Amino acid sequence: MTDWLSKLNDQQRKAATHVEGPLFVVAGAGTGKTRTLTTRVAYLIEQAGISPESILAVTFTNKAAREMKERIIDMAGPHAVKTWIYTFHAFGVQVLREFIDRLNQGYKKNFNIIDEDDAKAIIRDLIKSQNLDNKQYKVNDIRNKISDYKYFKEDKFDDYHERNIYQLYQKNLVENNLLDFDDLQVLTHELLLTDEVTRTYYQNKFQYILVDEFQDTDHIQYEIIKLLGMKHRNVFVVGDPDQSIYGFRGADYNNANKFMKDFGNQVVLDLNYRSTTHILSYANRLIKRNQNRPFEKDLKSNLGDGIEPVIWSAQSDFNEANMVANEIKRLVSDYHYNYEDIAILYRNNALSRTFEDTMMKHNIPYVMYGGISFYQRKEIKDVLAYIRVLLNPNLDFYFKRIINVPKRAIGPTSVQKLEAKAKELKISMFEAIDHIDFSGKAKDALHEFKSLILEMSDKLNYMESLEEIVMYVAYHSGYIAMLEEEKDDISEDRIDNIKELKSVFVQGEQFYEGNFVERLQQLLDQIALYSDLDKADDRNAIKLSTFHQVKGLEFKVVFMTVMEDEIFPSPLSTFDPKDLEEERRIAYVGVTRAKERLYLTRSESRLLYGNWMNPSPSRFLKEMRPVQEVFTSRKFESSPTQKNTTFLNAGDKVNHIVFGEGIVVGVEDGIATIAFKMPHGIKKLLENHPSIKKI
DNA sequence: AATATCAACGTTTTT
DNA sequence: CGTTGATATT
Repeated sequence: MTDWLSKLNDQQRKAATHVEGPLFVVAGAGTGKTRTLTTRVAYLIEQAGISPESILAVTFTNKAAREMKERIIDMAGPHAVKTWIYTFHAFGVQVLREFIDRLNQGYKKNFNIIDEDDAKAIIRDLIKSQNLDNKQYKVNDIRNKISDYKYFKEDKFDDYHERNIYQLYQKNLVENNLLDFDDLQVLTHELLLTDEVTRTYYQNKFQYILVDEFQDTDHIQYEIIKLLGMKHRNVFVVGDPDQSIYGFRGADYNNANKFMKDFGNQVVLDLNYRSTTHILSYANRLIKRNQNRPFEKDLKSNLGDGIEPVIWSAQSDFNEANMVANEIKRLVSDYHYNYEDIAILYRNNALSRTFEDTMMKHNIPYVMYGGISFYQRKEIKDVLAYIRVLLNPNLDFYFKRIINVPKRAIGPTSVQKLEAKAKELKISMFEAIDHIDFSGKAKDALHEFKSLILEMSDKLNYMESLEEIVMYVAYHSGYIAMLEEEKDDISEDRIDNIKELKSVFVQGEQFYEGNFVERLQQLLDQIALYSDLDKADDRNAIKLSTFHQVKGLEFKVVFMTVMEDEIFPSPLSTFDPKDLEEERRIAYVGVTRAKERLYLTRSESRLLYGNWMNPSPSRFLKEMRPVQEVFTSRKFESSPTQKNTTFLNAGDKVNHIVFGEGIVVGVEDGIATIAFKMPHGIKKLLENHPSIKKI
């Protein structure tokens, strides 16, 4: 029973056996934070006799939530399944499904959840329907402003039209009973804050609250935790402010300070079980440069000195990738490494290309993280839209998506007419089919479509298991036939994806309880929140990934590539020391992924956006290296290859009349490439243009 | 409604 | 340089 306690070190055990009162566990990279957190849940259930349903554990990813649940059940037994273990968003769904009508904002408990692509699609349609110039009114811009407004109460709308789009967007969501990802947090918070019934219910229910990856919480998530925990005050959070790399999305590592003020009590885990001393010394030296650290700590290793990390320079981006590939082959053939032990990491996805091509050429098996995720795929969203419509044909949002997929001769004009009619009679588009006042082909097609929906919907009502749904819908709607007709490689993949979706439903059958519709609804909720299919990645292949996407993972061998000042730190981050510190944390996360070998590579020239650049080495390299001089000279000298024959040089700071402050990324043939602050971004300008002043 | 052509753009993204 | 999204063309 206490077997799992004996596997912890003293620091960890102290945290895991902490029962009453708050605790902040400052857990450095590789110090066993998740193990500590799960062990504490098991301890609460097994030793302290707390009932699982009064424990809430919150994480950020579905994967983390699932793994945590499995481990807790392993340790504490099957009844631990009742523990509330959710992502912040999935927790919001639980609360809102129960109480959202108490907000009196028009939402009903059977809301559906839309993802970012859906939200953008709605905004795109609104821009079009308002006859606005899509060059001036950009979907992504407006999406961000809407989010800022909803989530941070910051009004960044430029004019009446933008504000109007926000209002129409919000109206659209409420009318269709849809929630976007922001709503799942904002409304949960609002409910807990303003509605006493909801608040007391959950405050009483959750005697113990645990939060994983606390450094990634944003202000609303913090407030949710605070509201939930203020009664019993048994709030236990685990995190590492030094690994906070999602500040750009609102994560605020200063929640650590808020927690200490509101709750107090901390313990530090700094014994690292992952990396060798040499690797940790790189990490420690680097992160020391950050001024803003709620908790200072040095990670200590018990794995010995190990192998000194290396810094390699290549002549070109192509050479850099080749160098990495050759080293990977050497590690696999001459040492004990498998491909799966190795990761190539870079700052942004655009950099993956060279590496991907090179790995292919060298016949090195690889998997790439990132790209379009499973549930974002068109065919998956289409099939899911069908299923939602079959459950409730009045969901206009999903109805519109499938009305002419596959083609049924119901073109945009007919859809518009139908939509107008529905609006006029205040009914759904589906119901409006019976009231249309136009004739001909379109009318017949619409009625035919209606019969099809009714027929399929009827069939769905007689189903007993989730297993049958996907293929029934995919075939009966004509979707598969449409794909088969296309007959190219892509459509074959799409059919495979639909089959994969079927297996998701088959798996779902084991997880969910209740009658058929209830189980189906739970599965659809889960899917709405899942970004990716987590297929077991057991292929023996190296990983290509951004730094962000490997947080929480570890590899025996890590290549941190493109360590160049024009890329990493990103030039856009060098204006604000706060942004630069976040870049440094990203690098810190990279270094601390490595268990045995760390390679830091860069190139002296690189083709970027069609221009040749001569990037200087990343300042982080100097900061990491065990050389004393680094600490005396903070300013980075410009690259020696740069001659002062031009007006501007890479690294110069400039001021532009329109774009404001910027930093020169490169100069060629009198054209300077300059990175300006958002929203201007990277511009190419004549270097001696009078609008630019060197500062 | 499918295809061609052109201009714009270009961090990171757990949900 | 490549990709993407919005137009123009049959």
